Amino acid sequence: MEYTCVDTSLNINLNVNPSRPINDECPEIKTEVLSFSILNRKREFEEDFLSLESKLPVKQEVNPLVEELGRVNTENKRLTEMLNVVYEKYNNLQSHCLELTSKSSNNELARLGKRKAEDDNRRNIVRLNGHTESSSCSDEGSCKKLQHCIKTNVSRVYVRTDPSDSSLIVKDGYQWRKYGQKVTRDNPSPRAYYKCSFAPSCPVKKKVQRTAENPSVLVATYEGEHNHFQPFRPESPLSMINQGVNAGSIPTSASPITSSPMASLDLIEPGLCSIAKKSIPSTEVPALQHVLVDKMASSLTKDPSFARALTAAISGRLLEHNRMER
DNA sequence: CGAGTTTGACCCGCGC
DNA sequence: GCGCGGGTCAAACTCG
Repeated sequence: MEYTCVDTSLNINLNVNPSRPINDECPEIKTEVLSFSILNRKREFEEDFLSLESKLPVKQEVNPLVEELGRVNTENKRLTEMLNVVYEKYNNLQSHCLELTSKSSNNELARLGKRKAEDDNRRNIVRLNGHTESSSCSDEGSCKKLQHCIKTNVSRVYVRTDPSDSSLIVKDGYQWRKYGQKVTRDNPSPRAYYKCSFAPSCPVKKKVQRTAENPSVLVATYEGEHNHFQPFRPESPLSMINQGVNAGSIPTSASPITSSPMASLDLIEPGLCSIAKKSIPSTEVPALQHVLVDKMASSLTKDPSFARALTAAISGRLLEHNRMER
């Protein structure tokens, strides 16, 4: 999941022309950023500022404003640095998490290959969706499994739940119909089988099972791509991510494994199909972005320091803009 | 009464 | 060919 395109800087470039993208490098995010209600706030500030300006003598107001601007700029820098630090830490955490899930998926592949004796120990480079991933694909079974994953567009999502909650429900924004449940050999907890029931022709299926190692973690395996839009917007990433990749129909205590309220980790197993990132049914990726952006927006708008910094940036720009016009 | 869930039976692919 | 195990079907059941 690419978060790098989200500009964490608070040096907001307020365009007088709202149609101009805020972040040209990230077109899919820019519309969301606009929806942050920044534009609404900008308009409010413009109106407030202009009415204020017309009432007060300009000279009287300039000095304190300049001082305030300086102070706010300093704070702006400080906040930007803080954000950078937080963002860096988040990236480290995310890569660490991906490393761990990758290890566990390798173990699983090893288990899958158990049945078939190894003819040789050649190592292959598996190229998946443009990613080159060195994997010990020493047995054909594992390789076939991987290839199958690619063909059928399989992805996995891990969701933390209350261990006492016996339901196998993962909220992901889609509507599912359960059509079977089975206890499998390698796991004492039952596996539930779901079909997407939102569109009759939708081929997507999912399997949900608790992990043998940690019963509080649900593994949702998705197969296929939705041929319709996402019917419900999840309350948080992963319900899909939970609280819209992948629930649909019923409320649950299940919640995605996330490390912070603002940042949802990509818990799609990267090893099984490095594909992970790319094989999530494509309709779900934008959904994820929506959710992330909404979360970020609500967190930011509730943050008084962000509001202050935003005020400062906007008033600074407006001052500059008005000066230029004169 | 309709939609969704449960659960035993059945199907099918794979390994031996 | 046989047995095992995962996946699917469909009738019975539950719930709103």
